[in-house]
Amino acid sequence: MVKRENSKVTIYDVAREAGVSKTSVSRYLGGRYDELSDKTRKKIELAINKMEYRPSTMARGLKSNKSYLIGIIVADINNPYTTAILRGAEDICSQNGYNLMICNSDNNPVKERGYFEMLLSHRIDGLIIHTTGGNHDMLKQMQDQKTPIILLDRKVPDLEIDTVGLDNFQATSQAVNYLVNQNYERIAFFSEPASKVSTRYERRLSFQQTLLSHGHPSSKDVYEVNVDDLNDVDSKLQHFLDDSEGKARVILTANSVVLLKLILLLQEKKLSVPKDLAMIGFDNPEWSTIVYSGITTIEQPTYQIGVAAMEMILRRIDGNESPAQTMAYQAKLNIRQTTPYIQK
Amino acid sequence: MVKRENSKVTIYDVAREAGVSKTSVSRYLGGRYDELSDKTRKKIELAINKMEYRPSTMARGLKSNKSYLIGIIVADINNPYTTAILRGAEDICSQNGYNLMICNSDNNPVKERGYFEMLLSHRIDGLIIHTTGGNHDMLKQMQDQKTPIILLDRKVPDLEIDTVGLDNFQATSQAVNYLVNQNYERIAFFSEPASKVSTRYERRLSFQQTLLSHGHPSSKDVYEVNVDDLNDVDSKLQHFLDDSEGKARVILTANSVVLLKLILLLQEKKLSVPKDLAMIGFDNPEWSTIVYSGITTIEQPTYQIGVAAMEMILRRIDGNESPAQTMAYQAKLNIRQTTPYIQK
DNA sequence: GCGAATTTTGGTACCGGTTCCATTTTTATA
DNA sequence: TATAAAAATGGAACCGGTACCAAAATTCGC
Repeated sequence: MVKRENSKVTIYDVAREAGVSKTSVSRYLGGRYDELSDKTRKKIELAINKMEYRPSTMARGLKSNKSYLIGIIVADINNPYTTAILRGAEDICSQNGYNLMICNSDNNPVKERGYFEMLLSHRIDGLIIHTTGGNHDMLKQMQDQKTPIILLDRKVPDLEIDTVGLDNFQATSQAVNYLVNQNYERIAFFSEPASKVSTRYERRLSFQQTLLSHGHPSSKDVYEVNVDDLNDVDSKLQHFLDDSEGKARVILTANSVVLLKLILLLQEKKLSVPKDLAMIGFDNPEWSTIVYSGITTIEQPTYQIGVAAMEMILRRIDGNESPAQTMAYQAKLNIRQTTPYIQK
Repeated sequence: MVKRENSKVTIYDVAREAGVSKTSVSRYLGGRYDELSDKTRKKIELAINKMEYRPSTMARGLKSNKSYLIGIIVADINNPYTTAILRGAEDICSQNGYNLMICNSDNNPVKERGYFEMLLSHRIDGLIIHTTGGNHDMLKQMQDQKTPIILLDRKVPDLEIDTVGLDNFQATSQAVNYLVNQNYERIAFFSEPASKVSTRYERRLSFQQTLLSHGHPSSKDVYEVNVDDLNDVDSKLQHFLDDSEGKARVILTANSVVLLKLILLLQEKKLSVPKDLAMIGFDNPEWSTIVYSGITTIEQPTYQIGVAAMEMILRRIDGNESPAQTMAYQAKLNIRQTTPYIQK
């Protein structure tokens, strides 16, 4: 471990160069120009530019008890949903002088816990989290420390926390109503296991309720699949295919990851969409426009959700103490080629 | 701006609770147990657990001049290439007690510059950058401050910096050789504007050189398109289509973004792939397996590249001062359905 | 031109850790 | 048991900023 020479300029160096005290430099940095004579201000400005000085966020944060860091833990950075959210969040974040620490839990509560610890150590000013649902105690701990938290997409029980996400009931029932009107006789819902993920649970529940309200027979056609095990997905898919043989049928997927796996399997089985089976999916990945000449999707305003989450946490950091609120965005149904109208 | 009560536990609180000095607690935190009696160690351990104490990375870094932060500036977080790299980098990063600050420049030098400033302020211990090529001076400045830098994928001229990426010459010539052997008469290369991006330039150059070495007539079939302007892409595509009418032809795209746009246009034009036109593309997005029953791709070991970049920067942070080196990974050609053999 | 009010400036403590060094306590040796 | 060596411990300075308060310099009114 070689000792690395430290060539970084400090506030003291600048003060010396400008021939003033470091208090004055600090005033300059804080933009408190009314406490500075023009002459002093110019001298400092010159010194800073000459020395390419940049104040250390660490040192600054120590005294002021702020890190200017906002943490975001996402469940799956490979998911286009996630990256769209990140863009929205980041734009607002840097516009306001904060910086984003992005963490990817991979839907793994153990990894998530590690990031919690880490972000706590960094004394982040706020946390946005797309939670696995497995670290309830950590959320509580962070809340006890008065660090604002925003839940993204997935709710947690028992804690009063702001939530930003999709209106899953509206989104799902809109889609199901559409499918019923298109005269599908069998409508299946394929999702990853709901376990502790509220979104999946809400979508499934709404799926069943909407079908029941129509007196439709499919409210039992619900499948939970493990997307990391293609055999599992295959057997569930085959079950539905056998069970609905000869009927006008459609699969609704709870996210684009499930959609992708199902399409992969359908192609292996040489089944054609929408002839043998219709498809519709939550999320609107870029490829949904080019597969099967366009897949019908339920699109979330992802960028806007990221923006809203960040705006909300900034308000909290700024001292807003109103009761926890929930923002539910409306989905947009993109009707494309994979859900044609069925003649009775 | 409401004053937020600070309920965070400090080293002093722990020391008081344990009835020892904060020096001893610091020894405990640093794992220097041989300087501590068993009794003291136990008392501290107890106090830390009881109070849920977490040392502040900021405070720690101030004295030790380390932030335990590694910055990574990526050009496009929506690109699957990017997220795969991020996963590799992150895994190694957190295994080594460092944390990653992910920044998305959106291929915009102005945004990139802002992130440079920010990361410099945070006193990051190292930087991995997929650069737009527009902030040469900032790279220089960071280098002057002895902050290790690794270039990802894209090189910059005149600076001695470690580089990790694909062997673009091997990758491109492998693909071109394959296409020539498949008997394509016209082979077009579609890329975003090379400008300051070395990767694009190298792929184009290698494309032309390989064709010339075969005496193939297509070395002029090079198109630069602006992917944010679909009309531009359309006109270039149409030009190639008209120009190669009736010939066995194929398009090689320099990345998956270009590939996606072209497919979109081909579907609008009702052209079928590979019958009317064959396709092959750099990168291997998840959807490449399901479009046209599988698109032939040139796959990079993305995860491995992310791992290698992070490992290299950790070595640099650790004091390795050997001359700047370049790591070029081999690509893998995934032969699928969109590049059939052409009978002469 | 002088005292008071105002503006400008700098000294110093502090934030939460680490590190150096001196002091105290324990252990080993004679 | 006394003494030296080793182990354990704590006090204080320091890292690079900010903030409070007192001192110095300037401006103002008469």
